[in-house]
Amino acid sequence: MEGSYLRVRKGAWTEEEDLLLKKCIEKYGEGKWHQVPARAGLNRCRKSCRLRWLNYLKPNIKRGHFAADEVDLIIRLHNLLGNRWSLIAGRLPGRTANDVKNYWNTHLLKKNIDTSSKTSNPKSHKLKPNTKVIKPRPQILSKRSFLVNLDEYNNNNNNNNNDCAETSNNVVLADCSDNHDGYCFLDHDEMMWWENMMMNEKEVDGHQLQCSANDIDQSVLDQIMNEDNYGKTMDELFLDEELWNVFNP
DNA sequence: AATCTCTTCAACCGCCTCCGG
DNA sequence: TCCGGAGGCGGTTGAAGAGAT
Repeated sequence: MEGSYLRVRKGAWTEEEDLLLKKCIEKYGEGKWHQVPARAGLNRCRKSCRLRWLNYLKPNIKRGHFAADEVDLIIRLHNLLGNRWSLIAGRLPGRTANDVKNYWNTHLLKKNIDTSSKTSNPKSHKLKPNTKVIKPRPQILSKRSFLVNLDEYNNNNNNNNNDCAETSNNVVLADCSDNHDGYCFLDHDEMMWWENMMMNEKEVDGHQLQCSANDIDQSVLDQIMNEDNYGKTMDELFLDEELWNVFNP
């Protein structure tokens, strides 16, 4: 166990410890957490220091009740991402992953269980207990794979496309010139994740309308397929501010 | 007023991934 | 290519406070 040989302090942090940690981060900056306990003069392990800073001491951390729009966003993103608390928190300014996780576990999880056995949900807190969660993986975006996802994949399900062929285990093989062996591998989950990402629910005259990937125009696709995005992971793209604004104008 | 039960959330634990040697 | 250390994450725990009896 890390730090056990040093008998580091555990449990609640004191004001004095907070002050030492704060001064240390202000002086040396974030990162290099293994050096923080020594630099700050704290008898705490690196992980404890990091957690205390990220969840409590960091400036601009928002405390108190979650606003209705924050709750809505948490629900939507949880439907999309599952328990990817850090990613969800990344879209909620001032909220930490721990906050979001705690809020979900204490408020929304219970509500989710309750509503799954009832027919009526409050519209503003609509939960989808049966939604299949598509988790983004640290896969690199390539122009070819993205275009196959959105356009060629669906076509391929309905006819014979020379560029693509579906295998028995739901993996799409696509002609992919930037891959060393000429093929890239795209599975249904990945495709669905991108489609969910591009799915916007709009309320018009009291009706919930869904805008699918097919409705998104070329200028939006061009923005996603910006060369700057090549080589980024799905998680990085999800947290990209410009891309986020594309999906949530 | 005392005790019990429930709720909240800060903090810990263990695992995974990444990166440098 | 392998290995070890550091960073990061999600699951879980338990202390403290609030509410019920």
